[in-house]
Amino acid sequence: MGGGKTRRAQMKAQHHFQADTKGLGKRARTRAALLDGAISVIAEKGIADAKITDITDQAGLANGTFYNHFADREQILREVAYSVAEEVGREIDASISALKEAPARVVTATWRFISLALEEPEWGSVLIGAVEHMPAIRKDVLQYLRSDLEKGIVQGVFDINLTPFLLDQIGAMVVVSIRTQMEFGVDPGKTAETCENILRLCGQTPSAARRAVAKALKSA
Amino acid sequence: MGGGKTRRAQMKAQHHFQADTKGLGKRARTRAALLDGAISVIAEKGIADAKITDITDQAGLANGTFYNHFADREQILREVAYSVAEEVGREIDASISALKEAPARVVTATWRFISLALEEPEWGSVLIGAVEHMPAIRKDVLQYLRSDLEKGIVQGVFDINLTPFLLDQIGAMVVVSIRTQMEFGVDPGKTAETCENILRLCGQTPSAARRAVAKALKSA
DNA sequence: CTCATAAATGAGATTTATCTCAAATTATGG
DNA sequence: CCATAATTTGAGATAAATCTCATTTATGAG
Repeated sequence: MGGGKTRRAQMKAQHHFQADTKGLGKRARTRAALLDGAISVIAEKGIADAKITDITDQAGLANGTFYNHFADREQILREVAYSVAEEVGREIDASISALKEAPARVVTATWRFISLALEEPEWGSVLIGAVEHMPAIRKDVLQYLRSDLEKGIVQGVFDINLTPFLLDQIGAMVVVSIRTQMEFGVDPGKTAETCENILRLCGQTPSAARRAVAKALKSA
Repeated sequence: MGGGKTRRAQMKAQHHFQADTKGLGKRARTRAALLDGAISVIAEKGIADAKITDITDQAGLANGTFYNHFADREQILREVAYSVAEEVGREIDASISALKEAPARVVTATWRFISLALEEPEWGSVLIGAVEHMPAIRKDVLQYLRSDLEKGIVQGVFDINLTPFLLDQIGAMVVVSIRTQMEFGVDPGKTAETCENILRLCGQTPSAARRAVAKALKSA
């Protein structure tokens, strides 16, 4: 677990935006510092309690500087959330692109999503906050699931009524899983149980679900 | 829609506390008015946005009066939440006390819970707010489920690992169901789907889950 | 009816944010 | 190295909201 991959990920989380501004002008660098500050404040206090002064303090800037770069509190929170969601989406896509069977794709994607959120608490808080407070982002984040569930229907392994409602119910289970592990400690057993539960929701038997999760983990 | 049952329920919701203060003194009546005001403000704006001035306005009292009865904002929100949770618990107990089979009990209890929350939006908002912001109350509300899930294990119809984690995941699905229906309109199909999904989580096949829900509804 | 007690009142002290803006600072191109 | 533009700064205006408290009003026992 403690390989180079993890360390690289952590560094990215701590300077997610600043890392991409090596050659750019001052404006871009200050902006990136604010975005990074926002991530780390959200990680510490949650989206609802992230104050603008907290963000500028964290970035080592004056309060007024914030308003040179963002119209208001909402805007920076949205930008942070979208950016993290996109990054996570890319990482998940990469880790399932080779998989053909729907259950394996769903399990691997879910596992990766939960792991990313937990390995980098800064991302976890942002994702949870975004999914709870920003319906538009929730829809985006759940989009990755939709196509795989459809695949499962076509492959004849999922017996579901594929609606936004079902996606929301699955999303809520994933959020509970992340939040619980953030509060009480990381527990891969809970991540596995979450994956099994999703497959159960999709109509698979307990034993089929268990087998699918075990198999997906072995090939990862 | 305008049947006797609905109207009676609405009246109770609008004067949940004041109804029990016919003979009591002024102090008790003012207190009850504040609690009722709190319920209706929560219904309108959510627990997080329920301001003390909103509550006293709603109750037709002065701002300062609030502090003759409650130490702070937290206290009144807790009392309202506990009271509504207890009332709902009693109603659910009554509606499943005659049922012996675990799936029927789980489905009926869940159905009743969602229906109560939707028929009386004031209760729904309080319950959702409480379950989200008050872990202690969430535990209480989910307690009704625990014993029925245990029953299902004993009866050999549920294949689960009965932990607080599983209860939270089920609870999250119920919350999504209530919230979705509060936002987009009541839809019994969604309530039924929620019940089926809970049974699927418990290890039942899609068809068994569907049959159990249909059967529980017929006998209700 | 009278008086002592209980309760209600609402103005304002306090706190905590967001957001504005004139002045100071820093960067840039000629 | 200067002039100008871009950026940063932080004090304070503005805007809620909570909570306090001296005062007013209502209640009810004798």
